[in-house]
Amino acid sequence: MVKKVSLKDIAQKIGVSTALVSYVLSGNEEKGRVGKETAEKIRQAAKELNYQPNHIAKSLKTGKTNTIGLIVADISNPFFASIARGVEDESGHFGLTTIIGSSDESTEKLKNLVDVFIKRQVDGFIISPPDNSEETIEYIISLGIPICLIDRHFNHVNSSYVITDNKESMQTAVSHLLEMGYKNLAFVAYKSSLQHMKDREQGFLDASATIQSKVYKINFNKQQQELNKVLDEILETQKADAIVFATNTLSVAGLKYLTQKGVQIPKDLNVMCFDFSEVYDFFYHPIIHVKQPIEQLAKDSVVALTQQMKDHTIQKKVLRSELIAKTRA
Amino acid sequence: MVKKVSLKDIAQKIGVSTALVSYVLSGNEEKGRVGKETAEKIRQAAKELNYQPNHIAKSLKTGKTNTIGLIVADISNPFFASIARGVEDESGHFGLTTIIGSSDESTEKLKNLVDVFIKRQVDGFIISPPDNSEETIEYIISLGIPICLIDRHFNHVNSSYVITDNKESMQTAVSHLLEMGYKNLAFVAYKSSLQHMKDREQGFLDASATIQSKVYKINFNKQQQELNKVLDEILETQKADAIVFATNTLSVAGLKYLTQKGVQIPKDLNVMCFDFSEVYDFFYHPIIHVKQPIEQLAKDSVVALTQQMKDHTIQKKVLRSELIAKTRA
DNA sequence: CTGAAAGCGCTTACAG
DNA sequence: CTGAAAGCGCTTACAG
Repeated sequence: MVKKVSLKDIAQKIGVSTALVSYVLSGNEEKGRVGKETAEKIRQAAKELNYQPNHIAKSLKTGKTNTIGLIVADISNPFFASIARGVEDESGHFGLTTIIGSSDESTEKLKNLVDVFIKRQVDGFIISPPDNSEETIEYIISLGIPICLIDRHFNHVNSSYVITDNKESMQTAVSHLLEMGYKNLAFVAYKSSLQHMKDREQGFLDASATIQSKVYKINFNKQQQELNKVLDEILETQKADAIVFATNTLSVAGLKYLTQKGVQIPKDLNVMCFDFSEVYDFFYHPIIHVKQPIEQLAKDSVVALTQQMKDHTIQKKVLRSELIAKTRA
Repeated sequence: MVKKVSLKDIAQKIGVSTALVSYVLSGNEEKGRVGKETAEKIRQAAKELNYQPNHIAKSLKTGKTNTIGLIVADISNPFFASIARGVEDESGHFGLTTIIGSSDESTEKLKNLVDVFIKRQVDGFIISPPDNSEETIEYIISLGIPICLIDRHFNHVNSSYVITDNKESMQTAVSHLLEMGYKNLAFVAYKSSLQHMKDREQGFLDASATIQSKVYKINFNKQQQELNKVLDEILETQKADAIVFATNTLSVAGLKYLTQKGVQIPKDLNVMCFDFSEVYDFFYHPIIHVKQPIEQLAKDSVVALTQQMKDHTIQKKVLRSELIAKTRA
């Protein structure tokens, strides 16, 4: 390993103190009131020696790492991958580096990741929390570490968050189905204490009050089997004329199972999905879906977090989703 | 911000030196030959005060950050998102944290990310390099920083890498098309100096030598327009009976355009794609494709890198891909 | 078995 | 305008 050049090396080379070098190179020249030519010599030497400041040392001294921890359910899921990309880009603008972890919707894993990230002294967290993780979120808050929840939140936890208008967008979407003439709806969601899930359910219930409808909730852990069972029931017992899926994972998995069973959409039954997926583009019929502004969610959560890092403001932001229900071009 | 508890705090609390505390808490108890009950008292106090070691301080002292930098083209692309997930999981087993960056296939962005990561003192890099980035890769090597390329490499750069058998798998895939009876093939790839791209092309050429065929290469930067133009040409001028796509991005974008144009697969024309995509599951006909072992690529690159971090061994590993050409169940 | 001390590479009051 | 020095929170040879 090539020896790294330090402040001291360049200080020695031109015979000044490390303090001067630090002032000049960190852009606090005025503060140190350094002479113009000295400053120039320092910059010159830094360039010659290819000086790269040691971030670690700086962090230890200042207590800031300029690093944020992002924890999502699964970084390989396109929805969260997009969020990660948005957070990465936006945080770069603030000179922040992002470290990412996947909780797999497990409170246990979340807790471990949080501990690891805290040991690494992250300046703040952006988290899409799994079910039943209030305690861990509150633990972070109790430590005084800035945090912004994204996509999901808990009503009774006082933290910053950036989410979409889950209840309203679901109402709009379901109302659209009613306008189209559907009269017997099934709603497929997860069992969850997370507010976004409750809100989507409430939106469904509100909009479908005047017609026949049924709500199915499955366990995330056994979703494949339970989803299939629920869909069979919807097809055979309830005989619904349209299914509303509450999340992107359920949407894609549900579509796949229906296709496998030979169900024709929308002839036999229509569907309403949540979140965009690239697979819709390849489906034989346009898929009605609620499109959340992922980029904006990511961007705004970084903005909210950096704001909180500065002045401890708690921001709660709700973005609007869009209903995509047009015929394919 | 709640005051963090340090080694010193717990040393003071029970009246021993920080050295002892350090030995006990970092598991080097034997090395410090610490007394059993002292050790117990220390552990007790650490728990009571909820002591979280400061990783930054440790890093400064030891020169190791236990952090690796992963740079891919685009973390929101499912292919790279899967790699990221694999790297994240595997590096966790080694106590390493991963920071991720997206180069967008730009050498300039790669260079910036590398500089940022070096300032953060990453212990090593895993990089899927963009075209013409040899210099940056060699710069990292010249600094003595361990690096493992993934998915792509340069033949004349002596670094560790983990890739798949690009030439062989392409040969196998194209041979399969010949066996199926196709006689006029088009190959769609990027203009690139990257070895994996050359290898895939060579594989195509070798296997299609006995029949009619044509190679099309497009610029990554203007891929949407150029791809469409090339596909039009293939349909109208070459009148190929099958198209071979060289990458996952080209495969999905190509399929989309063909579908849009009303081309029926495989009736009008068949396709052979590279890499799996979830969209295939929703296509009206099974898609023949080469499936790379993404999980294994990710895993092996972390193993190669950690090995190199220990003993400076350079490992070059080639994994086998699988041809998926079965009828849908 | 235990403690005092140096040092990792920075920043930043403080003193001249 | 410039330098000496303390200190961030650890680790680790060294001395007892």
